[in-house]
Amino acid sequence: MAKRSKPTGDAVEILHRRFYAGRPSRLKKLEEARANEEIARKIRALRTAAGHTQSQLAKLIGTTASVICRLEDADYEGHSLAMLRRIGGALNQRVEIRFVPMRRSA
Amino acid sequence: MAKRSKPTGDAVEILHRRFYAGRPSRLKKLEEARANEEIARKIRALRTAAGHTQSQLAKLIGTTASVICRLEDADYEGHSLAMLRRIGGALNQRVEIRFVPMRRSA
DNA sequence: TTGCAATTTCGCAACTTTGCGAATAGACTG
DNA sequence: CAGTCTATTCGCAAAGTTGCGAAATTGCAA
Repeated sequence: MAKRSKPTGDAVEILHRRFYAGRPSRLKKLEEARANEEIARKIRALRTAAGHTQSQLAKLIGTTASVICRLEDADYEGHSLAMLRRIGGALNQRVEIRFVPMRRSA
Repeated sequence: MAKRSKPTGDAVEILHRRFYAGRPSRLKKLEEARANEEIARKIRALRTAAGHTQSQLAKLIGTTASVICRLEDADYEGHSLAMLRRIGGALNQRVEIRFVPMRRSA
């Protein structure tokens, strides 16, 4: 999402401090939500870059458009490796998984 | 597994040619098997690097040792993003997902 | 060998993701 | 406006993953 000018940016920062700072469980949920949103975006980007509609991609991996739509929904929380691989396979992409260390403090 | 000396290496190559060359579905399964094996190894590496037993890690993520054992089994095919994230979370690692293009031909 | 902790295997219940059709909504064109 | 293509939402059944305890096995040290 785009960076905003100063006033709004500050408000966001203030809200962040108020609701998340020092609250690991909230932070964890936030991160998860971001990760899911990112996966949704990646799927859609891959599909549109390949020039397919949801129905076309669905057919390629042997399912229906509503399933693809669900996967591209930013609020969907049920992403699975199996599905990512099926999509990757149809679009000639390998799914790479990495564990990357997080800095501990904050 | 360890590299072997020439004769066996050639045999492996011959077998590869005989059973996989030009057979996409077999190749796909092979790749999947390798990917699963790799995830299993990564989980185990992460756990041992952190100095935990299977039971200890299990407790950290709220499950049992037999579940961890299953995940570290190279033949296990059911890896999920959800579980990888739980493990990563307990061991201070973020799970990164990337689609990386495959070369099409051979 | 014995003892003990760690790992592995098995079976099944509980939960989660997928399959899929039908209905709805949005965008664009003629 | 009607017609068409695309995307989205809903509900439920099918398939897949996780939970978990008990029993069997492995590995190591006394």
